[in-house]
Amino acid sequence: MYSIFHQIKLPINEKLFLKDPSTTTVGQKMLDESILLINELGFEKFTFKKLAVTISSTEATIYRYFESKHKLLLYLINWYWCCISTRLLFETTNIIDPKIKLQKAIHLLTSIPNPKKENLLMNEFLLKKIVINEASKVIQTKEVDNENKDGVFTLYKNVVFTVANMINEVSPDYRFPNMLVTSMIEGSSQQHFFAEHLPRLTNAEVEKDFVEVFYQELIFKTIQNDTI
Amino acid sequence: MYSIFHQIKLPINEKLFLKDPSTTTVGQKMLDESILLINELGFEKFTFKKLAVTISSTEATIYRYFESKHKLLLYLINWYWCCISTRLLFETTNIIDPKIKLQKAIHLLTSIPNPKKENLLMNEFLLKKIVINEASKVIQTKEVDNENKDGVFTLYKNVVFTVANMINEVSPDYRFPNMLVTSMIEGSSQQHFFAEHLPRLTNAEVEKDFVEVFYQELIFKTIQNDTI
DNA sequence: GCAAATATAATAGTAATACTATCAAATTTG
DNA sequence: CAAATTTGATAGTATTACTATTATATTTGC
Repeated sequence: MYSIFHQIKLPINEKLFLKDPSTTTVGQKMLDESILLINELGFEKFTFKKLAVTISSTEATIYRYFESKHKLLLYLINWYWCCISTRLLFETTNIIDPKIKLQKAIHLLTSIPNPKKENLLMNEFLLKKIVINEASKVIQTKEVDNENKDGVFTLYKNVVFTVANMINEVSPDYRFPNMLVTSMIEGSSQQHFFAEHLPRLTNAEVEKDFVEVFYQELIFKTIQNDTI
Repeated sequence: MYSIFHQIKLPINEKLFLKDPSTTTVGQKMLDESILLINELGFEKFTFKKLAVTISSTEATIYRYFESKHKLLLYLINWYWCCISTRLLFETTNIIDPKIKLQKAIHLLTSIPNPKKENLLMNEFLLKKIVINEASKVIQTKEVDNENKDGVFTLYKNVVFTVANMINEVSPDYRFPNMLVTSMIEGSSQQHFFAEHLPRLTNAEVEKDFVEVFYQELIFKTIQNDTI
């Protein structure tokens, strides 16, 4: 096995690959090195040719695993949502207070993990960066409807529904739980991006974990029942 | 003049074009037809070659106006923010009540204009669709820092600051006005996209103008001063 | 431990794209 | 009306995204 990270069988949609990369050494190398390369070059300048060189393999071999670089990126994003699903389950079980449960979910989804604390989180950290910087490029396409039919967004949707249910437990009357969750998930990515590149568009100076603080406050204020 | 839409000199950043397209007939054709073509094909499949054919011109001519299709899209997005700036000013002047002012701004930024009502809004409608579907692709790139230095995002930033000030007028103590505005602007695009392609991620069944209703409620609840 | 099946590397090649260059014809401007 | 500029027509380049072929490894079944 190439690394401990690949020991768990990933429930990633089979339409995203031609041959399951998680089952072979070259495949795992492709995944690990593509994460690094996409972070380094950005998705536009990332090519299978360059990936082939860094893993000392060939374009032809990569094409036997992935139909296109578009599908590879979708695979990586699904891999990220796999990690998040698992951690969401793990970190909220046995917590009785629905408010604390929701708080933990918001923390998981809006903050950036610290890769230095635990080495196991390195890939998750790199995947989160990819989600922040590149995800919209493969979702906002003319292919989205077909890919949705193939079930490519199921993992993401399940995370949304899980957190929406948590909101429902706290405030059963709130009308837009799904919209609130997606706007938090997508918005926090955006805010992290802005904080790095267009800081005047954020209010970053206020606090360190400002994105999380912003959303913790926003969500609890929004769902509170304000009938006096 | 090609159309009434081009009679106003646009304050669009000069680094976005090699030759100002709004000053010539071919240039205006490029703008008008590129809006249609990008909506039809999506930005990935849109090419200068195809645009050249539809305006009965050549690639070379288009390249004399725009360095790349990336810059053309940035130009169009700036054009959109020009329209919004103007309307934001126009529709909120002489309104004294800061809450109503903010409501109007939220309406302008979160709802989709109806192109059937007024023909003048057709281009703005098409531009909004481009902003919804394509904007993130040209902003979330490795070029963002250089383009920001060139002032390419100034128009957008000014809209954000204007609305952030309105929030400040309603609630001077709210700590994250800029983040709230950007999360509304980017979030409403996302919600409109989801409503069309991944409807289960939204709560679209509830109301027609659900995106606007969602944000009107969210923003006023979030900025309210809840010291009892 | 060996034959059969499969995966990979090496190489070549294609169509499309994102540009650049050249120059004559058309158009605008002074 | 002459000079300057803009455009159209054409050609060409480097890169990319992907396909095809075949010899050589490597794995797997027995």
